[in-house]
Amino acid sequence: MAINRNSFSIHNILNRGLDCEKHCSLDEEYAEARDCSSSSLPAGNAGAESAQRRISSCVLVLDSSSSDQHSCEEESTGGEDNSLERRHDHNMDQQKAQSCNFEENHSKSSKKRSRAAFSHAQVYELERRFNLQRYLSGPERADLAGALKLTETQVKIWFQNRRYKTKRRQMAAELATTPTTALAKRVAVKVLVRNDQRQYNAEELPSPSVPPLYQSFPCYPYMFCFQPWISGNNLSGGMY
DNA sequence: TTAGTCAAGTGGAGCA
DNA sequence: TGCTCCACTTGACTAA
Repeated sequence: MAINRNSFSIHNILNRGLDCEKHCSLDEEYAEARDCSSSSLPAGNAGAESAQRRISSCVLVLDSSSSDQHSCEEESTGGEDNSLERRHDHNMDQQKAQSCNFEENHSKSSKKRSRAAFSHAQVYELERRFNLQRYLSGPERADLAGALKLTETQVKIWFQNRRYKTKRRQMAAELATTPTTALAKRVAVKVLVRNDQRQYNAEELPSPSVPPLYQSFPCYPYMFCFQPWISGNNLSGGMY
């Protein structure tokens, strides 16, 4: 199967007369990333990985006269099914729908919440920018939003979500590399019985302070069901 | 059907 | 008071 290597143009996708400088360079970078999909984004960056996956698997064929025209082509590795194409169709439809009237769409009280799927080029540029700087100033955000035909809010939320995603993955990675023994806490416990002799009278023992429910089960909310303070079963003895 | 992803929603905190 | 941040959660969507 012949592989269409037409260079991709965000200018064409967005179909707007935008700042040519930015977009020309973006075109080149995007095409470059598409061709050598392994080096432009950092490893371990899942969002970048997914963006890269999309970039590497999809070649957009657009021309300014008919922005609807597009197709996805197989990479040399092959095996691309129609799902990406379908997704891209969806993306393009949403792109058209949301172009420049995001606020308007939002103000309408639609019951179904819409989730805009950003285009490959938009994600690529957002990722590229994120790799340069994790926080954007107001003017920088406005610039980027304008260049990508997104709203400032969308760019802001994207960076917010991206930072949180990075943090989550970082924490998960640390957790995976940390031995479980290192996670165990040492807790000081009063010795109640030593050599078969009680160390405290019943009166000396302070009544156990009962922490708030939420704090009692920060990790296992389903344990609320047990209600040991009511049932008086073995579980209650074990709890306090 | 289910698990994973992702844009957007929510709510509290900090700051000018 | 309004803005932005973080730390989630929600709901739409997709792939396995």
